[in-house]
Amino acid sequence: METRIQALRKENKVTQNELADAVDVTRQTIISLERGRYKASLVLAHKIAQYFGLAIEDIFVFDQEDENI
Amino acid sequence: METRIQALRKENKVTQNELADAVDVTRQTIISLERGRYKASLVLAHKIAQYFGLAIEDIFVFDQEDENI
DNA sequence: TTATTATGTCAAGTGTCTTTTACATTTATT
DNA sequence: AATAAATGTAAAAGACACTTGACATAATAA
Repeated sequence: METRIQALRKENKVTQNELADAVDVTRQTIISLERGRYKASLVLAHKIAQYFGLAIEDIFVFDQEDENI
Repeated sequence: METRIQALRKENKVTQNELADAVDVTRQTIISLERGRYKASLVLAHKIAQYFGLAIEDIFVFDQEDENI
């Protein structure tokens, strides 16, 4: 799974701290998502999507390797 | 968070086993999601949405209580 | 009524998401 | 060049998603 979080953040000139605060997680969580260390929970994905005014699928791009949970 | 999984399953006359097999989890997982014991992971939510030909937000309905992760 | 199918509970175990804390590096500003 | 802001790493701990296995009940069919 790929995410467009970092790209969207830069397009909108938002820092990791600002996004983290907005969706109520720590900055570490944002870093980990952007660096692909792990995948967001459903609720967090929803909050991030809401923050950017997009649908979850517009930000989190699923690929073949997501056959595994 | 509420889910429309059970409703969609019945509309489409799909059993828990069939859905579980289709999205590659155990039946217990489907039961737990339907009964609200826990929330799906992002990838599982995506697979279920794909299975029903809908967007994640059409199946998983987020509410105020989802302020917490 | 008996057998089968579908749905449900419970509990223990594994792995992953998220937090916290502390520190390092890069980029921008002055 | 020095300071601050933004981004990064690492590791431990807690919470939650998912599995497995065993068994119980409800609904449907033979």
